[in-house]
Order: sequence, then structure tokens, then C-alpha cells
Amino acid sequence: MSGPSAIRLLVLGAVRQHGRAHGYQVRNDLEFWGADDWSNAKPGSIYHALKQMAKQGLLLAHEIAPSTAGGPPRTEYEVTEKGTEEYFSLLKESLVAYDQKMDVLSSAIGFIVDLPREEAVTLLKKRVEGIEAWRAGVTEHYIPEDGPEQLGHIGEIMHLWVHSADAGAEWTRGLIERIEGGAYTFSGEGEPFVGVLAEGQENPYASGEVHPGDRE
Amino acid sequence: MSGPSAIRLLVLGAVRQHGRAHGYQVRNDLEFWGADDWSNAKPGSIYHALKQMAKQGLLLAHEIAPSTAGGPPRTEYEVTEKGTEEYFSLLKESLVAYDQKMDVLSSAIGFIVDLPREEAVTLLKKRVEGIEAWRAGVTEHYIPEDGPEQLGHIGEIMHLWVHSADAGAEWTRGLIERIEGGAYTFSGEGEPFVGVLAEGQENPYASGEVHPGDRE
DNA sequence: TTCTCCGTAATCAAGTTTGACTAATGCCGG
DNA sequence: CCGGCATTAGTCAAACTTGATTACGGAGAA
Repeated sequence: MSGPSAIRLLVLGAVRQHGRAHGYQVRNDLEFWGADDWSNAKPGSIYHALKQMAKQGLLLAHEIAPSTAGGPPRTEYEVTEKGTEEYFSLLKESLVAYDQKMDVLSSAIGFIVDLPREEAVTLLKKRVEGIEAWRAGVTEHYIPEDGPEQLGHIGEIMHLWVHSADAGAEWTRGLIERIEGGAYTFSGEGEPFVGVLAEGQENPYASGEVHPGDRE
Repeated sequence: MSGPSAIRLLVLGAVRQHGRAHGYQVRNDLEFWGADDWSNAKPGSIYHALKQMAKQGLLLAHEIAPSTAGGPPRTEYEVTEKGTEEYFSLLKESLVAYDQKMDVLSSAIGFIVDLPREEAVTLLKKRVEGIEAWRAGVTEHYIPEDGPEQLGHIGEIMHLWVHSADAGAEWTRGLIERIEGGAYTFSGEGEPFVGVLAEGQENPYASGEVHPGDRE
């Protein structure tokens, strides 16, 4: 398992949308997305990912003089060509991979409009097929042997996974429909939707206030 | 977020079912459950959890002479009283916590029969309530402001989460019904279902062969 | 002016996760 | 009897994650 990682995609995508961004900017964007809630987009992970990807040549680091607004000297990053390749590869993988890892899928949805509309649809259809194949495999693998119910309550675990796989497939089909129906603005279709905070814009979802129902 | 951890519950529960177990046994049980697929129950994590919990007094470690069947000297573990407390506390928390963390829930389902039937039902009902509260909070928090659709395709992420929360609630309701309908054997109801490998029994789901649909 | 608090930006140490690796023993064919 | 090879059991370094902490400058209070 352990397919593509959510932070890498998130960080790469956030930097890319800015053209050039420093860690704090990325951190703010991801908070704006709510990604600190539904993925491991915590400060440490973000800065780590930035450095790591810089070391791997996916990002180019520019050391910048102390910022105009206080704080330690900051580093700005830019996505390299290799980074762009990695970005699209991660994005496509994440859309197709059936991992039950919602953070990865969520991240990919956030960037899905970076693809051409038909490609997005194709990938999502592949995703549905993947889920169906997985479902067939699992039910066959875990049920028969000596007839069902040999598993006792353990079977409920499989039940849970299958149920939520079905829900995932259903949601995906809905999304495909909406996209085919013309929703949203995809790559090459004019003014893209920008999901990042403009310089100086306030973050309405800034941390501190916890959404109701969240546990600790 | 970051509620209860799946490995701790899994390891504690596995050791408890054996009465006394060494790491490899636990590792095999969890593989039998498929837990290495749907949770981070990899060897390193298991041995780490064992040592950690021994240090914390939840497990008692017995150093044993080299095993009868080859390999390095092994350590057997036993759950202490404090460990039992932790176990039930983790189990209950995991059943109720609405984290969208399926590994935690799956682990808890595996041990749910360690609770009395009515308590299991009560906890699951609390779980449903929790999901509903979360849902209400999220939809309210992320939708209005300046009317919906301000989010563009980003709204699809919330859509996804809500959709799968609904699926989770539905599954939980189904389970409650089955349990109330008399399914499975719970604590204090006679011969319990044993979900571990007997000494020397072969593991039909031993690793190597990947289930169809799994990615890498 | 000086002190303190706040927002910005990033680092750090402690803990966790990973999967490849080691090591010891028994089994089987030649 | 001896060399591989599978099995059993566990270790380890490298990578990742986390939350607390540091460091800096500016705004306002005293």
C-alpha cells in the first residue's frame, strides 16, 4: 500500500499556484483548505516536505533577506521542471489509487482542475473501476473458504470496508457526472479558480477555533 | 484530532486473547486479521508498541530462552491490570470517536465482543450521534459565508467527507440493528468467538500474495 | 522611552513508522 | 554429513510526524 503521500502533493501544488512561495504561505493555504484537519499538513511536516523536495530537486530554494514583516529570514521555493512532472504524476496517481486514504484523494480533488477536463473524467472512471475490482477481490477472498460467517464478528470489518468503498464509488460517479455536465473550470478553459489566499488576505478558517464534533 | 491509536489497541487486544504472547505471534494474528493491510501494523510498529507499552507498565515482559523453533531469543508479554484498563478505555473510545480513521474503528470492531452487548450498542449509538453532530457542524461551517459555491471545486472535498460520513453512519446503524437482533456472542454470553490463530495453525492470509486491487 | 505582547516564520527534539536486514535453527536433497 | 533454504523472531537506520519552542520585529501601554 502506501501509495502517494498527501503532503507532497499539497505542498507541491500550493507552491505551484503561487509561482513562488515561502513555507508560511504554504502553511496558510493548507490551513485555508482545512488540510491541517483532514491530512497531516502540520507545520513541521510542511517545512520538512519543502526541504526534502528541495534536496530532491523538485523545488528550488531561494534564500531571502529577513522578511518585511518580522520573523526569521525566510526561504522561498519554486517548482522545478522535475517538480512539475512529479506534481502531475502524483496528482494522477492520487485520483486513481484506491487506498481508502481520504487525505490523498482530498488533496488531489483540490488540484483536479489542473488537468484537462477529459483527462480528469478518464482518471475518475479508472478510479471507479479500481474500486469495483477491489471490492470483487475482497468479497471473494474473505467470504467463501468454508462458507461465510466463519469469520464471526470479524466479518463486520470487511463489511465496513466494502460499505465505505461503495460510498466512495458512488461519490466518484456523482463527481464524474458533475464534471461531464460542465461544472468547474478546468485546465485550458480560461480564468482558473484560485484556491489560495491572496497576499495579505485574511484566512477565515485560521486555526484556534475547532470545528464542532472534532475530537481533541 | 489524533484520537486513540490503532496499533496499541490491536497489540493489547492480541496479547490479551493469547493470555501470553511473543511479538511474532501478535504479528501473525494481525496479519491474519488483515490488519497489516488496513492499519500500520507492520513488524517495526508492533515490536515498538510492545516495548513501549511494557515500559509504561501496560504489559509485563518475560525474557524467554531461545525458542524451540529457531530464531533469536524471544520475549513473551502479558497484559497487566493497568493494561487491561487501558485496553477497555481504548476500545470504548475507538468505538465512539468519529475520526474518519477507519483503522481505529476496524480494530475496535475486532474486539467489540469483549464488551457486554448493551454497552456495545450504547457506544455505537453515541458514535452515530457524533457523526451527525460533526456533519451538521461541517456543512454549516463551510457552506454559508457568502452563499455556497464560493468554494468552487474545493467544495467537492467537503462533499466527499460528508458523503463518507453518511456512509459511516449508515453502516453503524446497520451494525446496531444486527447486534440488537442477537448477532454474535458478546462478553458474558458463553463461548466467545476466538479470532486468533491457535498454536501451530496455518495462516491462510499470510503475506506475500497481495489481494487483488491493492496498489503496490 | 522601555516593556510587553502579538503575529510571522521557522526550527528542534522526541516520538513513530517503515521495510530491509540480521541471526538462529531445523529440514531436505544429494 | 553438508550446503542451501525456508521459517522464526527480532533489530535497526532512515524517514516522517508532531507539538513545543525559538527568534525577530512592530504596535501599543505605562
